[in-house]
Amino acid sequence: MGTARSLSTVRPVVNDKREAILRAATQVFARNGYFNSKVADIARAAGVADGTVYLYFKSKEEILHSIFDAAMEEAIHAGRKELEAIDDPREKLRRIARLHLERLGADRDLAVVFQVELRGSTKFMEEFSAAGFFAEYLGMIRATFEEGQRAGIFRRELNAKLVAKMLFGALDEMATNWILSRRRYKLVPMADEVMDIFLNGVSAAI
Amino acid sequence: MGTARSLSTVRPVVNDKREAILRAATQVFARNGYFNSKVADIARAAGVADGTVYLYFKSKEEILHSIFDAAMEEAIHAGRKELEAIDDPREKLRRIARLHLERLGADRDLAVVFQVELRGSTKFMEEFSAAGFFAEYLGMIRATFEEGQRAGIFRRELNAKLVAKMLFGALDEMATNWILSRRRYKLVPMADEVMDIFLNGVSAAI
DNA sequence: CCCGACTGAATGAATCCTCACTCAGTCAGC
DNA sequence: GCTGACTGAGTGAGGATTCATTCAGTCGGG
Repeated sequence: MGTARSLSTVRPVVNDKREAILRAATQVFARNGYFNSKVADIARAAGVADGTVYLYFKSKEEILHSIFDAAMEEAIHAGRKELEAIDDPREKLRRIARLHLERLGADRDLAVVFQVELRGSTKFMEEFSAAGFFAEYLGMIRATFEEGQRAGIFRRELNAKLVAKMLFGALDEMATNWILSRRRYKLVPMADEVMDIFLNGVSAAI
Repeated sequence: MGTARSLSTVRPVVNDKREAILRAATQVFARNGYFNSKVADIARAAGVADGTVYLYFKSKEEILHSIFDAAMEEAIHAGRKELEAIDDPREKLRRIARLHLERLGADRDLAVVFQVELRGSTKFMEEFSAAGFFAEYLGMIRATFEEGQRAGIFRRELNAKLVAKMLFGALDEMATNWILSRRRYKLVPMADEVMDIFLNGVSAAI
């Protein structure tokens, strides 16, 4: 009812329903886990009929993929842009760490899907790891670290790939622990604590 | 019925079948993921009929729990014993890291279950995280670190809990990455590389 | 303006397949 | 022959997906 401007009602910005379904699915997956979530639950949460879900997504699995793809694409894009402005590799890594935890800390449901639900199958892990988003992220950390090695800021004898994994793992664990914890603390400040130790560990002697 | 005599006869003395089922389940879960694994698959892999599985386990879920419990119990037990012999907190942490990766590196299927399948549901994560094994493990790292802080070996201003999570996260990521990687490299040596960086990061200035 | 034909997004009951789990039997050992 | 470990076909529930139907909205012609 109401003030429908027909210009926008023909194509409700396409996203309307699709977005609603994605958001609902994130919530439902986060609460019940992917395998225990019924498509009907998602539909109800989105205020939509069961069948409507299938007008926007081929299958339940595609919904999960879409959640991941959308969030990851945006994060990497935003990340790259922020980093352009920074020169010092140390500062870049600090920024990466903060962005990492900021993103996850900003949307608990999305964080749960990322930290828990997406890990629940080797198949998916392999897909998404191979598919590249994850590799791309690790590569970004690694490249930044190598930059710092070339500049003599970081110890040259360290294996950059291992270092990147290590940093990622540390941040990842902060996020996972934060999700599982009952106590509500701030996630973001931990980025700086982690980076303090990390940078101290990898920096070349002066 | 439960007469005194039958201490060990409730279950066959040497529990061949039970072990076989657990081993088979580990393999099947690792290959297909928990939710995509059929009990029938497990039975077949164990060389046993479907029904037999239910003579030893109450449900499919109980199988997963049993895999986790058995492996974790043994690991913690063995770990504690090894550590008793060591004094230097640094050395203790190094040993923990090595043990961590040795265990996972020794049985790829078990590692997959640990790194991937057990993470696949918040419910389980919370259970097992709360249930304590995981908390106990983190606590062990933390206590060792605090010991080092008291001894003046490690920087006193660091938050021991965060440090423990960080180390765990780093090791965890080494393991996960190793599992997902196609390339077959040795997992254990990474423990020392990680510890080099880590210890360098947390040690007090001399 | 209003009408009737038309469109296609949305619906949700019905379908249909997939398993986890059960239980009536079989069989081996004593 | 009895016991109890073992079997595996069968069952029933659950839940992803489908599709016949509805109906709000659009549009051209009068």
